[in-house]
Amino acid sequence: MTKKLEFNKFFTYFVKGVTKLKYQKIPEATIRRLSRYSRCLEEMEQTGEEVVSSAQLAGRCMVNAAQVRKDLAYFGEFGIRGVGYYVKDLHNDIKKILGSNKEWRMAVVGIGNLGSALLSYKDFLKQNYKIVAAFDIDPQKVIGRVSEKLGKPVEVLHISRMKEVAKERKIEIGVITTPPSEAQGVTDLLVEAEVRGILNFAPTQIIVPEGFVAKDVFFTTILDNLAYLLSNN
Amino acid sequence: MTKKLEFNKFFTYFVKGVTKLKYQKIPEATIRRLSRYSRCLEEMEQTGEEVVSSAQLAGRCMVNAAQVRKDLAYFGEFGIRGVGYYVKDLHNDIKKILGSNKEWRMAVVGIGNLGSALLSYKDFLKQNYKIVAAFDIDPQKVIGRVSEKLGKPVEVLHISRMKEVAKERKIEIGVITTPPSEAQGVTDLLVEAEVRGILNFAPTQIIVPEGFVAKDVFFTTILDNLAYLLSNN
DNA sequence: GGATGTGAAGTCGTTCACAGCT
DNA sequence: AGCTGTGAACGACTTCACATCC
Repeated sequence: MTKKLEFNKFFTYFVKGVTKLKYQKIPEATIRRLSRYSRCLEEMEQTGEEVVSSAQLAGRCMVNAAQVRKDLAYFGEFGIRGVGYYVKDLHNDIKKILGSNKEWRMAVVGIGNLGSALLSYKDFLKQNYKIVAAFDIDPQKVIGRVSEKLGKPVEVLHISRMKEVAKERKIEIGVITTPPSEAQGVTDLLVEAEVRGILNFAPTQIIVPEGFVAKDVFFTTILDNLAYLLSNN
Repeated sequence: MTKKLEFNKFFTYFVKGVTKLKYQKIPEATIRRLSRYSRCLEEMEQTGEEVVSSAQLAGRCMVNAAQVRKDLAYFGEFGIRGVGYYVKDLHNDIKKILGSNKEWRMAVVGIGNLGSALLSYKDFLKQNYKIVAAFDIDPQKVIGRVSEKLGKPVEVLHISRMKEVAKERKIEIGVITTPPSEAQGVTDLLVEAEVRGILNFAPTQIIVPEGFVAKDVFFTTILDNLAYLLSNN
């Protein structure tokens, strides 16, 4: 239903057989909300709800109803006036928009506490995000503590094998859980291996070339944020 | 140094021994950047840099120089015209603003994979965030896997002891790492125990009363975001 | 009738540009 | 002379309000 082409500023795509044109950049906040809508719709699907209005969905996600409609409007028309949205269809459409309808294959680099945590934490991830490789500078040192927890253990490989293995296992997302001093080096390796998406847990700014995408998760930043709010409210 | 003014919402502030008044709401993005500045300043302090201009700091944090000055301006005047900022002083001032100059005592609730990961992950946290308690519904089941990794193990307690222990250990931040179905229940327990800050890893919306603060960390949302960017660039 | 889709208005955050100190 | 601090311009995102269509 929704077939998309495209890039940066201009952007064409299909919805229900109609080609639409947008020259609009989509706010990142919109994408985050889409993810939230997706989660809500999943719950609704499970409880058997078939139709939902923007107001209902908005209430559940704690946002404004117009916001829901605007967010969706960036990508096409998904509702029926006077009725609402079909839960199942909307859910599918949103998954297509986000690209979360496909399986994403990930590698974790840096198997210290956090890295091994993520390996064993995989039940927290949605089904479509799979960890299929683990790298470290010293694979020997860490094998014990990783494999103990996993039903199907992921073998820890030396980072020198990154490029080869990335290709072989079709890795698209690299997760950096090394100390900050190593983060840029690992990034460069991932870039060389053409792993286009990077999720960076190391508390330092990393730089990626055009065409690659990096997202940071800085626990410290989040905690500082909490600390600020607690200190000032 | 000196102070001024005005608008929106009240709040008082204390820097360099001077009480400041602001009636302005501070953007959350500003707080996040402050945290980033803080990290950079820490590095500079270590490498012995003494003075920094807004342009230099901005370059390092990849933001606009005017942005740096504006962010700081919400809280006072910290620089010297024609010179710049003293690294050490600015760092201290920012830590005071964020409230990250004090020690924050945290409890982790839900000692599954992620929870136990956080317990052992503590070296990733900055020094001033300390995990001083761990709770679960079934403390027996998890003792083994937690204590093995810790030099000084944190004993896992039954959640029924939350209120008592929170008071005793002066816990100010609760970290929720339970399955989503339990998240609101745990939140209510934390609220009852007067733990005012909540960091929620369970992928579901939780509701806290006035006066409490909750921040979400949804891995799925972040990954969906990456997936979107990878699919559309 | 009722809910969507959307221009227009409003709000919030960022960047510019320069006055004001040092 | 140089860099901060800040009003004003700008741009981005959100909300309103209503025309549109089922």
